[in-house]
Amino acid sequence: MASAKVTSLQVAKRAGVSQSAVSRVFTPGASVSEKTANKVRRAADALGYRPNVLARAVASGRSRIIGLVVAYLDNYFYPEALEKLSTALQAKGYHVLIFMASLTAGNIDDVVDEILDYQVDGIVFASVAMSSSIVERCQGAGVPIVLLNRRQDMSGVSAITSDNFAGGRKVADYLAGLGHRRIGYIAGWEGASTQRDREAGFRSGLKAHGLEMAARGVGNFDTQQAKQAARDMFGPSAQHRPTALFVANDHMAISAMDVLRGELGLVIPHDVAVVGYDDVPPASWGAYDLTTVRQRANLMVEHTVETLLAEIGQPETFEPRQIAIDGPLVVRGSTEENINIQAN
Amino acid sequence: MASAKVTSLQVAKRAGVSQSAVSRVFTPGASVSEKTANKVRRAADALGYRPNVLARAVASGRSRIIGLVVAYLDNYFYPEALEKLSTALQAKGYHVLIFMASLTAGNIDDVVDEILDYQVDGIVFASVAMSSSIVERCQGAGVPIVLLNRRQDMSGVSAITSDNFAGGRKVADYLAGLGHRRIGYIAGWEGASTQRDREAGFRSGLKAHGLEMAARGVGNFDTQQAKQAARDMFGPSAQHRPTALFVANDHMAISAMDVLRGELGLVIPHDVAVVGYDDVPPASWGAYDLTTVRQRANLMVEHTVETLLAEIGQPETFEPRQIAIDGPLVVRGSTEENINIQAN
DNA sequence: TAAGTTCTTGCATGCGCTTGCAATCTCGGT
DNA sequence: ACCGAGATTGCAAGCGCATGCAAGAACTTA
Repeated sequence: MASAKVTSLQVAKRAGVSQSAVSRVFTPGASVSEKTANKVRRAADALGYRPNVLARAVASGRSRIIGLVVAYLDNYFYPEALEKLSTALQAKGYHVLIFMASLTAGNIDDVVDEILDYQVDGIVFASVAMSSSIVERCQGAGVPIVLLNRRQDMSGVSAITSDNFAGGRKVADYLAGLGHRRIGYIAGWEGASTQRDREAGFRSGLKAHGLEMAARGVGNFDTQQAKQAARDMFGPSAQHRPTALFVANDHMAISAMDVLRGELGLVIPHDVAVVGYDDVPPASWGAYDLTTVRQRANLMVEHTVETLLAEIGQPETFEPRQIAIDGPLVVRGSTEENINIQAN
Repeated sequence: MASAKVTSLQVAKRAGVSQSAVSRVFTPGASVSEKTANKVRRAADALGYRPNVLARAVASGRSRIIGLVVAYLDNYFYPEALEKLSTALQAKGYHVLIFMASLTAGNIDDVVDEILDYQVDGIVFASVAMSSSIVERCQGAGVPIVLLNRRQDMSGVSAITSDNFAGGRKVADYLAGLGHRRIGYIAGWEGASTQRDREAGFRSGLKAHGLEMAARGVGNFDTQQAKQAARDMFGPSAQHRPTALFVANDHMAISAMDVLRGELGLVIPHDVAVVGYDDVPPASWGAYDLTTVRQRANLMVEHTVETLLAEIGQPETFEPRQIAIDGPLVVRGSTEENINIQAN
């Protein structure tokens, strides 16, 4: 069996070849004969040798590490995305170094510096407010970046999102189609493109049906604020309550439902229909059974990985991509009765 | 501003000192005079120099990377733990390299090899089935490991868990105290120490009240199986339904509640009281309002970090720690009416 | 079989940084 | 003004691996 720290030199000695031969055996695409490759592999197995990824990285300039910056994990879309991202990259021989941007009270810029210190081959920003200085810094260092679930009107930056505009529109179409005329909206944080696009699509859809937003609250993607917005919109002092409510993401929608039912005694969907966005797992749980627009995490992650690796592979010819992935409206019991008959 | 790849040598030249001086300036605790430190820092700032962590790692043998192996992220306890872990380590100058063990159809052993390739300074295994070969490998490589939320009867391995035995006991005490005599249990996966300890504590608590488990189902920490277990235990063909149900974790408890209310028309807590374990965020959501035993993720993570860093710092004198952190029973509406009056 | 190709292989150097060692400095005490 | 201890600094040798280059081996082709 192996013990600590076997180097390529030791393997080389045992196999009776040069150290570079060993290196080549472990470098895909390098020129080695079957014969020496076998000798080397045998020796390597016997000694329990494995190449030191870090040494390889400093020598070659490629670390096979991808930095992931994520602001928070409490929207369950992100753990899911993280899991898929990590798995997908693992399959390609890359690994994910995590950086939380949340509690770094300071700016994200510091986090980016830390990432760059690790000589990462690329960075995925999941739902992070970018600044042009960040982009510059990364481009200066020659490190490709991809935004996940965030769009940025910025030159040369790839961004993978769901098609939030189309999604918002679908919600409007759907609710209007059900006959609702007074439809309210609880917005997310204005700084997020997801919020802006969803609302824009929603408004556009309403307009197409000759409607306008009947009420608007702001939740900033925060459950407490979403609850307050729901109280304001549907509480005793509210006039002309909407008959339907679209909330900018599922987590806020769920909070709103708790208020509507638990505090205000409204019956969903009889008194008010509720639609969310994301299709996080709890949306399908029996007690919420929330109609929502699905974000196809799988697809989004696949495109993210593919885009990033494409740029890593061909930095010169790479053209930044802005991909918006369409997701279906998933109709459940929060908007129509007797929809979800089978146990799920 | 800076451009690509500034090395310590360039900084040295500009500052008029040797390269090693530059290195020392960026090495805490090294011997440098204020004067040269200033010169160097000035030059470094001017050039936008930052030490290359990877080169530093191969030269020094310490990477400041911690590997995290996690089996799945769909129990929301883990994203929370991950977030806190990453933040805590970031504060100590370490960073987290993630490895998903789930879809690696093969054994975890392969994942461990991959981790060790990165010369990590330590590994956290979150809820992963360990094998002695893994432990040997890591110890052979001199890499400290800590188990998070998993206990292993194994020599020399530190493990941080919540006090699952005490937690299970609390549930029994509490339900018995409410007057329940017929109490059912839906178990998690037997391979997990969390499941075994919770059940053992629960049984011990029941016994102390002269009770026995009235029914037992197996959910294996899977929501579908938990639902089926609930159907079997409370469905039409069940006899002598329990009046209270303890479920090995919150996610299964929530699924069970969906079955009890949605499919079987039972009223919680009137017809049956339900208790979970973990206190994941959804447990406190209005529609579930689940009584549960809190896992103090903060504390668990703090101890994990401290233990790991202690072993990294003092490998020789380090004594493995097995820490079980007590968590409170959080009483909510799934076991008592009118408990949760205030809006939360 | 000799010349011409294409493969293999070892050598040597370098990636950017750390660190033991010895030379040099700094300063207090006298 | 002089000596010695401790602080500072540069030198040089790595850390483990990748890779350009030129020499040698193996294989074609006529």
